[in-house]
Amino acid sequence: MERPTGTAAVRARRPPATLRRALLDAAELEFATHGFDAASTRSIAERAGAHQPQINYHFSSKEQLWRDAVDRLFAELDAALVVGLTGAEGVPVFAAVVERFLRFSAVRPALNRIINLEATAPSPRLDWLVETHLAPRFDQVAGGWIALRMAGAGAELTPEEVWAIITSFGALHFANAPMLARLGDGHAVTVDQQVERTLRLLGLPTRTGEKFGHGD
Amino acid sequence: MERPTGTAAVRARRPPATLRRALLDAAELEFATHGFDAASTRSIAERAGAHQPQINYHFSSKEQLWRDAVDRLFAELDAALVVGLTGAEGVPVFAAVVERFLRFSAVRPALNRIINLEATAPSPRLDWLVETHLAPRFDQVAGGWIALRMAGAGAELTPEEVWAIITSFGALHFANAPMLARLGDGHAVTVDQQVERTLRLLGLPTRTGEKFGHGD
DNA sequence: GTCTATACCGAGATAGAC
DNA sequence: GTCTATCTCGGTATAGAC
Repeated sequence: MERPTGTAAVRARRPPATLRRALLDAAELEFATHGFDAASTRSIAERAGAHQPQINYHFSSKEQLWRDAVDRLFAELDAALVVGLTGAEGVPVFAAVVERFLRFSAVRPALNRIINLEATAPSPRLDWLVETHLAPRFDQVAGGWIALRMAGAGAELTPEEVWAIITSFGALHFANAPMLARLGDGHAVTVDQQVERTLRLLGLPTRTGEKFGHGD
Repeated sequence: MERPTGTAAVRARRPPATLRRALLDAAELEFATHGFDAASTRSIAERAGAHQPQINYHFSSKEQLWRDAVDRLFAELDAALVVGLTGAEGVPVFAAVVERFLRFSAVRPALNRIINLEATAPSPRLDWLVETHLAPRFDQVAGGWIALRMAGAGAELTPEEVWAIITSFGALHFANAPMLARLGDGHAVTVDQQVERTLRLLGLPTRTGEKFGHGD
């Protein structure tokens, strides 16, 4: 059989769940580089090897596609953060979570790009983003930091300052890579360096008694 | 004369230079909240009390309008930075420049918003922005910081880290105000607090022997 | 310089054959 | 489920009267 015959064989080229994933991949990239309004469903579909109306078939609307892409990003972030940390607490865990977040941000810059592209203008999307994803995570970080401070660790920073250092200073470095690359070679640092910088600003130990290391 | 008569009088309602300024004001706001592509010249003209084709008359294109708005923002930033600092040098001057930049960013959040909305995607606009405005200013900051460090002042930070702290940590706070407001009241800090935070991260004295204070 | 009218294009969503 | 064709809307830019 040189090639399968009939329409069923053609359809079988791509299992049903795969197009949905390919569309989410493409949407993540387009939304992260151009923002919601400037991204076009035509480009997204084309990038996924599909036609534009298929987006409205697999997702109800452009807005829904955006939300599904964001949901998937945060789900994968959570998966990356939680591995092997169940039950553990204290300074090394906090530092490990920060490090993992930065490593995830380096590999998937779309996360922080999408957040930042929505951050300047009030919109239903921003409301949803903060309520659904950002606020709960800030509460977790704040709680962890307060506990850590009560144990005498960390620099003299408020939870809001810690949040700003992790997200704006730490992770935004990867989101803004296109701009920083044009600013000069000095801005191109490794992920390890960026982790070290961020933990240093937080007053947390870097690589001392690292129990929750990464895979490199 | 209760009111002037004739079309000349109607035209005189608005001196020629004023519409240009109104269009730049509106453009600054729209570009800063929605980004270049998502902003519409119709909304900009409407906000300025004009009609859409007048933009193409006073500026050659949407792109030129954007560049003129950005140029004006940086010109006004420079004016705000330079007052009373001619010839002076050293730590207090560096700290004063940082403080003035943050105060300007609080009053004109459009500056950092526009920069950040362009930072994620390669584009001719990003190239122009970095070459024309960002790179020269980074060089100035880097030079000032190196001199400051050689004099034994400041925290142990590279020029790139200093740039990131000032722009991403310090100024982005005001650019991302819509998001932070939704994240909780704790993120709403005064400009003075934000100045203090940023200078503290840089290891610079805050308000000690302040020779180049602001008007408050 | 400013207006109305419009050309031209690309957007998201939908209809209906297959 | 996927395709083509198309609807409707909004975008920037331009033409030409005043």
